[in-house]
Order: sequence, then structure tokens, then C-alpha cells
Amino acid sequence: MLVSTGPDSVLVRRMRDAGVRVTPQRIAIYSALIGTDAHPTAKSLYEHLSPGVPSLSLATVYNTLRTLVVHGLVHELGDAGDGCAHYDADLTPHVHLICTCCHQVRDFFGVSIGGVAAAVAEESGYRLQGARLAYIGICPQCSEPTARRPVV
Amino acid sequence: MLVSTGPDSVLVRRMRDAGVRVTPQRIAIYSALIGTDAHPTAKSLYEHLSPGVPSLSLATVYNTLRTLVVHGLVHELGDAGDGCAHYDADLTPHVHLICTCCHQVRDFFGVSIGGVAAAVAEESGYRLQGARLAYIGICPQCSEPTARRPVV
DNA sequence: GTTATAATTTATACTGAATATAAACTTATA
DNA sequence: TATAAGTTTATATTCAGTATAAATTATAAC
Repeated sequence: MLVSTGPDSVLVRRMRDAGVRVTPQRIAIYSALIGTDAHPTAKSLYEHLSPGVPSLSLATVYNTLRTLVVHGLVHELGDAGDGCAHYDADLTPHVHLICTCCHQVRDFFGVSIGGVAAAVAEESGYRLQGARLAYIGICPQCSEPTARRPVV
Repeated sequence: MLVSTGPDSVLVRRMRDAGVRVTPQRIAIYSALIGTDAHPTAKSLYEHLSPGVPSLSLATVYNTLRTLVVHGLVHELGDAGDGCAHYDADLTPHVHLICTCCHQVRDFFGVSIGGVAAAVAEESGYRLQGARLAYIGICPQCSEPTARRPVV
């Protein structure tokens, strides 16, 4: 999926509105996140972007992801059984399904969760920055007797 | 909170029913988890139990927690901003509130989430082992101007 | 457009949570 | 009670993520 990244794009405006400085690296990382539903990790983002942004450093990917999370532009989904954090730029309240076998993180929109988010925001007294709503188990593909794990 | 740990206790029966071998170390770890709502980490469990179970190894705590999680007796809540996983033996569907400032994980029963769990279990096709339902933000205490962070 | 300054990027070194290993030990079963 | 399979332990190792400091760049003020 392609995402507009010009100086007046939604993406750049969102960053400015959130008080995040705009740099080419941040645009590359944020737009890559917006343009995928694969819930990437810092490392997979780095490997995906490196060829197009040759000077990009892995440290910058970590720094940027943290910045985006702290400013509420991205949600950190945590470990998917592979020992590293996955990220999502889709802030629409929705559930994730994590397979402990293939370590895939999949969106699940089959249940409405907006009311929960609203209730927590109102009743908890917390200044919310993110959400992490995941159910963990073995996905149907990995449950098949002939299952072959995707190459991680 | 005290938990009965005899050979016919609920705790031991639950382990056997789940196909988990029963050892003194596992009883100690599982009962400590059942007896607290502090959502401890592997290390904090180790430090709490070590004096009473002198030979206990940190590796055993990690091994046991993974075993309990895989067999569905314990939920792994993931990182609370302190870089390590927290655990919960209360499998009642409920939400957690994670403060990114003091790294405390608190139960939140102010919203009912049982229906979500049921819907996911039924519609996703996943063989569910656990859930991780957390909202992340700054807790009221840490929001106060005079806030002092608890010693971690 | 320049300039100043504060923030960001980068490469590298480092930290520490979690895992792998292998020998000693324990549990469950027959 | 003997056996086989699983567990515990101490230690070594891995690697995700962070800290550091020098070089660079975004922003805002002029």
C-alpha cells in the first residue's frame, strides 16, 4: 500500500500535530507502518527500509518507534513469542490474534471493542497512550497436521 | 494471601489436569502467582521466593512460567515499560492498566470483557492459550505534579 | 535566506532479559 | 522399587533494546 508522504500529507500533519519533529527517517518509518497490516518489528522495518534509505540506522528505528508510541501515533503490541515488539499504526480499536507457533500478528475485527476503550479512558483516570488487545494461541494454519511454519 | 498447596489442593489438581508435572518449585511459583495481584516478573518472583526455596534457580522460574503459560494456567501480560514480562494467574477476563511511568500493572474490572473472549474463541479458529488486554498510559498518581515514582 | 539552537541521526559499545546446555536430580508409572 | 522421561540447576550465551557522543539537521527567529 502506498502512502502520500509530501510536506502537507496527512502523515506529516499528524506528526506535527502530535509535536513530533519531522525528518525523512521518521516519514519513512511511519509511512511504512501505515502502509502495512503485517505488524512489523523494529528489525523487520529496518531491513525493509534500509535499501531505500541507505544511511538509516537500526538505532533510529528504535528511537523513532518509541517517539511515535509515546506521542500516541503508533501502538506497541509487544512480544509475539519471537522475543521482540511488534507495532501497529492503525489506532482503530481492534483485537489482535497472536500465533505462538508462527509468531504472526493478525488483525481481528470480528468483535467491537470501541466501547471498552471509551470506558477505560473515562473511568480509569489514566492519560492513555496506547492499547494492547491480543488473544494468544495457535492459529488454524499451524493447527493443521501438515502445518509448515512460515520462515521467520 | 495464603494459598493451600497440599497434594490435593486446587492448585495441584489444576496442574495435573493441565498435564503439568508437579514439583515443589512449580508449586511455589504458581501459588505465589495465585496469591498476588501485583503481576510479578520472573525476577521479582525469584527474589520473593528465593529465601524460602534456597536452591531455586532463576532459570527454573523462567522455565516454569513458560510451562504454565503454554498450558494455559497463567497469562503472560508482556512488557510494562520496564523491559520484562509480567504474569497473572487470574484468568478471569479482565483488562489491565499499565503505567509507563511507574511500570505498575493494575487490574481494571470496570468494564466487562467476557463476551469479547467468548467471541474471539468462537470466531477466530485459534486454539487460545492466553489473553493480553492492556491499556497503556500515565496513571493518576504519576500525573500529579508532585508525583514521585515508586522505587522499581 | 541566514543563523542559532535544540533535537535528531548515526555508529558503536553496552546492558540485561531470556534461552541453551549438559550434568545431576526428581517425578510418575509400571 | 526400578525405570524412563521430564525437571532443576549453574553457567555460558544470545540478542533486543538502550546509552553515548560526535556529526548532522529541523525549526524558529531574525
